[in-house]
Amino acid sequence: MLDQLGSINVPKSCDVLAERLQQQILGGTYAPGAALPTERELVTTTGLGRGSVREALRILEAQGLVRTRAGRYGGSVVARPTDALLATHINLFAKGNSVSLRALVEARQALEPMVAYLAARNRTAEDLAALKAISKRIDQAAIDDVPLFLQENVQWHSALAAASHNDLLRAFTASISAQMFEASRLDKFASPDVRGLVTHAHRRILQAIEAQDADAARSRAERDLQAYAVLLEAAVRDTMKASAKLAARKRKS
Amino acid sequence: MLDQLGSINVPKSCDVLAERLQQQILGGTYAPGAALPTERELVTTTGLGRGSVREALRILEAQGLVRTRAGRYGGSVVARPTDALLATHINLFAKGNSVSLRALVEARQALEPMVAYLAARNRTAEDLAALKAISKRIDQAAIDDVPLFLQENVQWHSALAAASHNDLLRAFTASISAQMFEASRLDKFASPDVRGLVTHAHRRILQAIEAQDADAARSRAERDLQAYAVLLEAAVRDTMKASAKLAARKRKS
DNA sequence: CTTAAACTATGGTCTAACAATTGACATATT
DNA sequence: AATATGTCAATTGTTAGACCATAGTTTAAG
Repeated sequence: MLDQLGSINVPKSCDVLAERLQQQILGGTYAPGAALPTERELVTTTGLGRGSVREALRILEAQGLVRTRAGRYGGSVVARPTDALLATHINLFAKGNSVSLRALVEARQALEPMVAYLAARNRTAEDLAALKAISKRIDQAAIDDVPLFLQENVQWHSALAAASHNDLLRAFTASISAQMFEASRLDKFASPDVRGLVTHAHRRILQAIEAQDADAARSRAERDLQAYAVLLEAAVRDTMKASAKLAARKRKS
Repeated sequence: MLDQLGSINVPKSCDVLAERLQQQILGGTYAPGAALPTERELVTTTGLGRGSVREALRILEAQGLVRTRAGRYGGSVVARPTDALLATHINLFAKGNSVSLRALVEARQALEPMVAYLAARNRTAEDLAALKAISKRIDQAAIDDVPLFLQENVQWHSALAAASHNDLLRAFTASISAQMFEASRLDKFASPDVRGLVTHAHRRILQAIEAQDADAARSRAERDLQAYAVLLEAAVRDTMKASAKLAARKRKS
């Protein structure tokens, strides 16, 4: 007979419903902002129990496709996945797979030059003004307020990504910037030298963006990140050495 | 009085539980592969109802942090978010936000040169063998089997990303390749010219990777993608023109 | 030893009920 | 008339209980 039947997988009802609703949402049956049927309507139309319907809605919520509110005139409405949500998923992937700091830096080295290139080409006057304002705050904070400096640094990179007017690159870089922010806080990697390097690089990139010189913006971002990567590697080496020394001292006592 | 009270948000119990379990998983309380408590145990320890517990588990499942199986000795075990899952989330973000094909191409232009660079630097003998095997199949398919050609092309880019030994870049490029595969199927953008260009570019990049010449691999990937982007833009222009013509004819009749 | 049947802990699903939320509307108060 | 307050109703939030389906384990049969 037909032994060509691979292992058969019975899907859960909530997964089936979630997938079908997902297709309808992406297919345009429900536009962003439109209301999905109420839970009890879905119960009657699908024949499923309310628990399964709710589990399906939790899945869609985790995917950022719906937003559910309680109360009269509440319910589930179609939403667009936000940058922040994609960032958390990228973050979970990185943490769950123990992605190294080196890998993060490499990803940033890949993305940021293109972001700078596009920002120079596509920026609006508002983008430029925002970048200048943040640069000013960074220069201030670089002098003495290291936490603020790091925080504003994330803002700068976000603003740069926004100026590129590429939604995907914007979301990617936002996630990576946030993760490197965490890492730099833990490794306290923000010496005066590094701060000086960063502010200088920002100034030069910003000039290219103001002049809408895309190639210059790209190459400056490349060089900046190359230097940054070298510095970071040195810092990590130092940290390793220090912890090794600490371990040695521990063994002695 | 204190008017400094922002809008207060009461979280759902399932969200609270999901977040706490997520922290425990990422914090190492439950290692990958370890079993979470059973649903009924979670019910007793948390004081929540089983429905809420299950909704929390569906959220964690959507995040790729757990995998749930039925049956005796079943239950939820801790998992690592897979490339495929991150790809679907990136896909949802792109589709939900109507990310343009141009933006996808730009993202690929940003990522692929770095991937090629790292692949040349970090490849193993196995990586190289896999790439060669796929290249051979692509060359075969390029002659007459366009669908297979496109499919194997995705494989090639996946293998290249794997050779880079950077998990994050691997996941990013896998997602983007898959989405461009869809797009190229719909826009039937795979003329003999393009196929020739692609196979030629693969050959040159592969040579650089074999020689472990990272800089050459990067610059060749850059040039390849630049040419590809130009061709794609021309194809899109043609499609636009064609559909405009079609619309004009429709108006006449 | 091999095979099949019974066992059992677990997730999967449904029904039912009630609580909490929230916006609209009606009413009362100034 | 304007504003505050109360009431209502539809919807999600949450729990409880029951039963089914699944899948390893264990036992019994051959």
